Amino acid sequence: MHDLRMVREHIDALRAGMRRRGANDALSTIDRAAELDKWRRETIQAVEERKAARNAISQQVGQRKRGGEAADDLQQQSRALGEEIARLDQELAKVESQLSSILLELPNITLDQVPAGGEENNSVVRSWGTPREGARVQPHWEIGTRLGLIDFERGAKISGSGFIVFRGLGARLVRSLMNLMLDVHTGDHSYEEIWVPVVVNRTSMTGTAQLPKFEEDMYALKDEDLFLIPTAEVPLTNLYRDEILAEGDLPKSFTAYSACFRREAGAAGKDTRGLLRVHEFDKIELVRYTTPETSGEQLELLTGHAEKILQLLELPYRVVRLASGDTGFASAHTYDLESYAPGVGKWLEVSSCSNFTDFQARRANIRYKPTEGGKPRFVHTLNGSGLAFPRIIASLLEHHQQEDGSVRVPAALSKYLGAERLS
RNA sequence: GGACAGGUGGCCGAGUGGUUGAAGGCACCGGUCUCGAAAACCGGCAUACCGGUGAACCCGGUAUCGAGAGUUCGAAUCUCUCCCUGUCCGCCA
Repeated sequence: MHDLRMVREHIDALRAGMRRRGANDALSTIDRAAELDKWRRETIQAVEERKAARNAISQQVGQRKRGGEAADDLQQQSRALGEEIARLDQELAKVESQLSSILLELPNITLDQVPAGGEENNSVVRSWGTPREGARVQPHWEIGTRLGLIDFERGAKISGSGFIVFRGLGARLVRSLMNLMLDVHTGDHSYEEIWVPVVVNRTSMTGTAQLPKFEEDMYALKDEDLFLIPTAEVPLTNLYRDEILAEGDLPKSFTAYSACFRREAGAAGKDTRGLLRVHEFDKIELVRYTTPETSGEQLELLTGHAEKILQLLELPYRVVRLASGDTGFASAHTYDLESYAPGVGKWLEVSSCSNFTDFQARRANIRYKPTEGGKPRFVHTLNGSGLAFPRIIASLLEHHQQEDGSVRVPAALSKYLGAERLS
């Protein structure tokens, strides 16, 4: 969320930011916000003037009554003022709620190093490993089914398409990935491990900016105003909602495993086979809270932490800097990590690492008190997947597939899995 | 799910419908004292918004005592609804 002051004092920068994203529909709402803000300030002046008058009268009434005098005339005046105040306050409330909906639906402005334009302007900033030639590699759904690791049909029967049953060594593979990633992040990268609720309230969803704009993408509970999380980012970033941290406590870093739930409402018909796009999946998430001065370097650090997992899994990947128009709503700078899956012949997005600057912190009201004193400031929040399981499993099954149809398990993982080969 | 008891400033904790933004204490900041520190003493110490010249300082105003609505000239204080916390009971992995 942007500060209303952006609209008032830096409207050109705001407009430029929207244009760089290609969010041209936002330009007119910004103008609308500027008008509403002007009206709002005028009305505040009018209403506060009346409130001041009423307060003064009420004091006089009090004085008279204590002296045993009547004050009917003053009470009459005050009542009249009260009616005007009620009317103005009501209009004001309406305008302020319009203003806040506008602010809540404007995306973040991307940082300078993010190129303008859409997906076509994404750029690979580095890569690791060599993608394997895919001519003789089966897609993961065939391997997974053949080896008895994944039961797509029964998943669909129990829940619907896009819900996956892992079984036997496949189930153990999921558990192994969870343990490997959490151990690396808590041990080597010093994150605090958190276990989070996967059901959260509307305020939390609004804090991280899934709401109000993307409500149709969320699974919602029927009888209560609660949602299934699409990522552990939501509970982790809301951990310190409405709190003030000490600068000395920053950066704070958290990691959590969670199940994630996505309706994929806008993606019907895309990636329907296999593990590429599912409604429920597992993921390890990384979240960091930092000062504004350090969030840039902290994004590099966090991205490196996610990359480390891909290296341990011996999976070739590339790091892609997203162009402004492809960057998520709340993010100011995003790197996607893409792992190559030779069986399906695609680079799979297995992690998305973002610096949200103060965009989420302002919504969730997460601040810190500077060491040198002064008013609390908003923290910067960052997060990244470290990593998402289904596409990693797809990549593992395809990239490490052997001539004999079995799958080699990388050393870092076999320790957890208790097997060096899936066959 | 039922029955009680509560929700006040960074924390603890007073508060009779009328200078209560809110006593007192703790914490914190500045000062006196001290070789230095502690103790003691003195002083300061909420936030947001609107306005006053652009920034700073400052000044004026408005709002905020879990949230919202109501009663009243006037609400932390009275009424209603909701949320949360605690205790007990029931149910349950």
